[in-house]
Amino acid sequence: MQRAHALSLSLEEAVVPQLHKILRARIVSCELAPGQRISETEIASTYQVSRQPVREAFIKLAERNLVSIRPQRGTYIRRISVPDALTARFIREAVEVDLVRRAVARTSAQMVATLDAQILEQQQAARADDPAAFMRLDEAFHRSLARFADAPAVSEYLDDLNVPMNRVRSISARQFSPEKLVVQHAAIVDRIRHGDADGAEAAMRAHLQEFNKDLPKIIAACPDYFDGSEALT
Amino acid sequence: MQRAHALSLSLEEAVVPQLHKILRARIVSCELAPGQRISETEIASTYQVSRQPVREAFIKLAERNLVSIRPQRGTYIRRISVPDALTARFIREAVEVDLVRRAVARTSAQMVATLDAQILEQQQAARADDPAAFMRLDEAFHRSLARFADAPAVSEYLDDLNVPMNRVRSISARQFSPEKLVVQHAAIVDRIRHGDADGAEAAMRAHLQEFNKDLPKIIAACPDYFDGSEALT
DNA sequence: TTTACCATACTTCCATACAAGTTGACAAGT
DNA sequence: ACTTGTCAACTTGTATGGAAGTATGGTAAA
Repeated sequence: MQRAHALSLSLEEAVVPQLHKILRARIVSCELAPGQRISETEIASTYQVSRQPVREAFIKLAERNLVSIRPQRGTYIRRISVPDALTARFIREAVEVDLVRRAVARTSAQMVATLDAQILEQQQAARADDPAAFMRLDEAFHRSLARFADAPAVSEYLDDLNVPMNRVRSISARQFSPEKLVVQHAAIVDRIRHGDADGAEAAMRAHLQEFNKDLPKIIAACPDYFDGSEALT
Repeated sequence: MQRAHALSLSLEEAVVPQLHKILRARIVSCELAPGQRISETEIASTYQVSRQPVREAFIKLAERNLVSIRPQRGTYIRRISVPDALTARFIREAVEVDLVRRAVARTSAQMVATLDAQILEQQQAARADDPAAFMRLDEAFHRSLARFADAPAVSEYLDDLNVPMNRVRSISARQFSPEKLVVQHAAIVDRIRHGDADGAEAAMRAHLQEFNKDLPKIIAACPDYFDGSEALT
């Protein structure tokens, strides 16, 4: 082993998981641009490791459709598949509607108080214009809903599902104000507070369908980051 | 390259995808038993390839939670995680309920006729006691619903999700008669026929909740195939 | 008989070498 | 100007050797 001055890679732990995590983050945040080519040797020399662990990290990324390995040609950051993003949103809507209805059925003062507090934090992050913090809070909010619906493990599945949506949102983070999303979250909590399951469902659907409205604008802004955008007809 | 008499491996195509597919099928069908240990060298010699492609196939399987790679210890076929199976079922219920309501909203004579025909096929497979054929038809049925709900891509996501459930079902295939499932499918189609969205939702939920009733029996029959079965409390 | 220890035979992880295919530049011929 | 062939510099795929850690079984001591 001769990784002299590795770039933020621990020599203690296994290399592959570290690389996987780093590259995944760089892809989701679009620091590595969709369509961009990356090669095993290039990444290997960047992090001062051999090709093999890089290759294995690539395989894991390919398994989740984040890169496309084309033998003898190269490895490319996958463009965001519009059909995939739409499908993910669809599934997420179905699941989150079920979750929020279950939350209403289990409503409690403590639940409402927790959610109210989260809304407050979101308002602050939105006013402070801190998109990264807001994204974290947004995820925490939906995770809380799953917990209050007595199905906490569901949010982990949703995390996987959200990858294509999150890629879109990292692009749009500075194009759209999160204020609107906070209002929508507040509307959902309000319906929960009143024990109004149908209203909560409607608010949740409206919230998630916002994505469909924003997506065309983002595609128009940077069309070469996307694939299959004709599916928007 | 010196794979002398490879075991059903083409020398033309890349080895890794072939191995991945073969091993995946052997795991889902429980031919490779949960908990069983497999090693790179063992599989490599079986298929007359070197260790590296086997290792890379293992990585892909590990990414989908089908095997567990424990460094310096060995690689094991993952036991079926009961919490994961329950979560998958939960999500599937939420999504399929949404799908069936959408199907009702789009109901047509042609749709009902197609579904009726599928029910008939299922009855025949059930009477013929052909579990493999029945599983195919069952999947086709749910895929048709997605198509009629105008969201065909959703069923591909569900396929991934269904892996843990399908592993359970390969075990139980000969323990439970599929007749009951056909009746439930027929009930769903019947509600669609009458344009009864609430009834269709109820029938679908009842159908999928059947899994929760069967699961404890299957766990009791072969407990060492499962993990986290205390989550059933 | 039981327990502690140690050698040995495993396992996966990583580095390296080579094989095989793709791409692009560039020169020769039409 | 255009086509075509060749070659060099890439790419990923596979094979193999060694490093580091773990399980196992035997042996010796209590």
